[in-house]
Amino acid sequence: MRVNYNVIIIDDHPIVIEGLKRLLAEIDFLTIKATFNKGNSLFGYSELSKIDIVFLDVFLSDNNGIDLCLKLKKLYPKMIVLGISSQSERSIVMQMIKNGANGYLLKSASLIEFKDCIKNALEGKPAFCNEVKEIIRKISIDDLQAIPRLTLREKEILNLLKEGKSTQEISDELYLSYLTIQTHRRNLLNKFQVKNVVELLNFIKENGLL
Amino acid sequence: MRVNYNVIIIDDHPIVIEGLKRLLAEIDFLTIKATFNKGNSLFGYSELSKIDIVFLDVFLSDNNGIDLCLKLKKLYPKMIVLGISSQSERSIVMQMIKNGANGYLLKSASLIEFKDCIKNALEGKPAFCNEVKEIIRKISIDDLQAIPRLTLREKEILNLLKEGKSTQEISDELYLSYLTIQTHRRNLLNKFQVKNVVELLNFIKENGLL
DNA sequence: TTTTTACTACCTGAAATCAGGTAATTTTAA
DNA sequence: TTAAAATTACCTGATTTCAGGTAGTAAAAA
Repeated sequence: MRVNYNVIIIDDHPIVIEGLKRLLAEIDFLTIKATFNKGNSLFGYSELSKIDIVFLDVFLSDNNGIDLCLKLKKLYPKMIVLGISSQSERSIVMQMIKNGANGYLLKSASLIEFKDCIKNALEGKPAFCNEVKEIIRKISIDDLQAIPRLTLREKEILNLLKEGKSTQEISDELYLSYLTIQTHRRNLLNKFQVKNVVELLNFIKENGLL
Repeated sequence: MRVNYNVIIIDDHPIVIEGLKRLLAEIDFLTIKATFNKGNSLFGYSELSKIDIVFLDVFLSDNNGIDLCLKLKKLYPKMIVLGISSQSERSIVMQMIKNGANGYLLKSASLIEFKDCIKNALEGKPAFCNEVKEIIRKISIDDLQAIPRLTLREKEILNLLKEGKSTQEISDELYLSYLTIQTHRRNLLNKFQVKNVVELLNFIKENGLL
């Protein structure tokens, strides 16, 4: 086993970061190099290449943990990424696994589970808390199939649709043609195979996209 | 100021309890007497009468923090109860205040906000993090123009609209005329002065109706 | 008992969304 | 340097929603 592991934590709840710090302080060959409240601030971090383990909250205000996981794994395939969230949406867990996450922990997991998972992760084993293990067991192969990904513009438009904005309002706000927004709306509905905006927003929410 | 304050924490996320412990450890006249993962386990706790401050998660698996707050305040009116949650549902904040909570903190609040709130609470002042303060401000504005209430049928239809159902689907499901559902939809939009279903659902959600 | 409200239902017309197609330009990835 | 993906934009037409009105019946409140 290595002498020392460098850790970073990304979570938009400062109090959760504190909790993890306290927990990780008990393990003496771990060093917390940095913590982040926002996903995007990660890419301004120069020491990223030296990091061995990432605790990554899946629901972030600015960026979603699922995309972030994929990016990190592409940049540094050996990096251990552990997903964290308070809810246990099936598809989110599966997407994280698909994107290369080494483990997934729920905030409702006991401290013992947390410690076990961290131990497993360090040994290169998959690290899932009990409730997540149960979720994985129930999943069929189909679930790994294609949840479409959102483009930047689509995310932008979705955020406005979420507020109840109309096509006209969105086109005014983004300085784009009314017809362009229509196209984006249609693409979104097509992409997710839904018939209207409410269904679209429900799907987005359930799958933690955006 | 008193020499020592006894604290308990109730939260179903062990990692959050750890975080609070770490935070409170910095304040030397606070003693954490106990922590609980479930709301109900509180009533088997014999030292409850000696507790000065309670950190109370509002979303608990077995019992909701809103009712718990009321019970605690009835038993021990001088007890300082601080609500904690990760989401900021307007109506929940309002209900907590109504039930006597001395403050409300979001898990997304910064550590500085946490510390300030704890300090305020100890001095007997109200203790709200910034985001919650904003919510409270909006509530007092909205309270001026009374929030319309929903009829049974409207609630039924809203639940279907929430699922993304169309007028046709709703009329099929409720065995009512297409035109009747149209009328209900129109009444709902009129009632809440919104322009489309997404805005309607947002309003309903923000105000904890339904 | 009268009045109000809730619920049902229809008509009309305007506005917005949804659905299909095409297509040029820019950006990104292989 | 291609190829693919993303972004922008237009056209047409069907469908749905939104907005105004009216109106009968049943239930609840004054």
